[in-house]
Amino acid sequence: MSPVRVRFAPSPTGFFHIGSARTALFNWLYARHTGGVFILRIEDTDKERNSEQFLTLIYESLTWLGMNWDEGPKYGTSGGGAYGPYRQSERGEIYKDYVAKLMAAGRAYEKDGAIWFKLLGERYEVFDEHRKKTVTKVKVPPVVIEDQIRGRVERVEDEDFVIVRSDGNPVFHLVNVVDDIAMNVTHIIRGEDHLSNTSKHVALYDGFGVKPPAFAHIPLILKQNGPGKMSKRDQGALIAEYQNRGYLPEALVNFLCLLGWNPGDDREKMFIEDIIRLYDLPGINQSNARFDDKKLAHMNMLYLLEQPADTFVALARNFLSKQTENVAAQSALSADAAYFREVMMLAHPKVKGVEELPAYTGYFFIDAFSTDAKVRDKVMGKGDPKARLAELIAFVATADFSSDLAIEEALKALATQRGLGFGDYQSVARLAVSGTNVGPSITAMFRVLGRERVSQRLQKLLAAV
RNA sequence: GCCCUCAUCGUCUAUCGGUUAGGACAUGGGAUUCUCAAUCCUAAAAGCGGGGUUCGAUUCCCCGUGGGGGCACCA
Repeated sequence: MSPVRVRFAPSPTGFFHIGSARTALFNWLYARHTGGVFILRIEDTDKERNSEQFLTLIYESLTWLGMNWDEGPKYGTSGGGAYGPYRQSERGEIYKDYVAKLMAAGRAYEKDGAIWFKLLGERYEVFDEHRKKTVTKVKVPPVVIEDQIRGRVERVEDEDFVIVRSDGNPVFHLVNVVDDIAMNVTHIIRGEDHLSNTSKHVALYDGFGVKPPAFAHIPLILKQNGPGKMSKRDQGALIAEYQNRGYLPEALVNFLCLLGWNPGDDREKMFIEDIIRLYDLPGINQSNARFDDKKLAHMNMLYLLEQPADTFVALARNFLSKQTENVAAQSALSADAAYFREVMMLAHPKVKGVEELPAYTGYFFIDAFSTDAKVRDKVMGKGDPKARLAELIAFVATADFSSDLAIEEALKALATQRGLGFGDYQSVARLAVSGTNVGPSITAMFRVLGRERVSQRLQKLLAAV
């Protein structure tokens, strides 16, 4: 049994998206599971639509997600290999050689300036109603595809097809097959959208006299809203977007694994080592999966929650540093490091993602924070907020701010003394210092903000009513 | 239109002929709590329809329906 060699073969014609990432992942997992080789091949034969920017994005995204490639273009520690070059734009001579082989074998011919692949069999003409033209068909037996996921699939490929365009550029089907042969690819794991193309590919393998590799067509990811498969234009489709939003790559990878694969039991959040160990082609589903951003967000929260404090602080700082338009975020970055850390520690167990941080912690870093009008009306319209504020101001002036517990006990004592509940002070104090009704515990907020700031904010609110 | 493919809660899925059809996200309720989350408990929620095969079908087969994909000198 020769070692497994799989490849991910994207085209740099657009932003790297969820669907591509999952295809890459399923290949990468299979290589890692079998101890095989993961190849990155760049299919950049479409000169019109390619761009270096999108190419770089492929490298960056794969690297960010932790999918290192053993062979392919050099990038960081990934790449290299003896089957290069790994960009199709640099493999022109190889394609010429293979086309020459086909010509020599009588399996290709020239027509209208293009080169066509020749199917073997009796020829006849028929009018194609759909395409509104007469086409030449060939009587051939069905092509049989033994798919690792779908089982046996038969398809009739009964028309010659172009393999080199009249402008001299080889088409996808040709280069794809040639490269897979030349690179010794053993398993082709790709989206189900290629299943219909596979009969062409098998015909080409036959033309080259090469036994086709194993095929595994994975289900597609459907867009969350509306019909059809997910494309790079859809909401939430771009990998770079999750990176910018501060998602954890491990969470995204874990989520992506579960879209079309599962370990066979109820486990969902799993270490990548366990996924690699349990992952296999027969475990992949046959039906398409709909993307669910809520579930992704939940997965991200699970991962975020277990990050060590230092890591969370670093993640927070990294995310905030990219929010150049956000005043609170910028102010947070220039704040005292110890203070910054304390604030982030309060936020860590409460947020689903670091992207919530600017809104969740803004008032810790700027005094001109906005106040939620609805919350203000509700809080200020209940009981006697003016009296509570005055009492809080007096309380803050002398209270022991050394610990959350000290503040809590003192505040509770004050409430008891006035015959009121903790909540009567909590809501109005929260409004004064944060402008909202959500956030960390009021005692922790007091302690971290400090006596001065708390006092100022309480007085400001009192003056405003 | 032709070809291929798929089909379990709203969504992701478990079940490899016999289960009270399980879990997760989302949703409702409750507990906890200084708010909000988190957490725990709980509720509601599914085998597309019709034929077979079988003692017995969600599971196997066929038809239909519905979804998805493909039918280029794009990849």
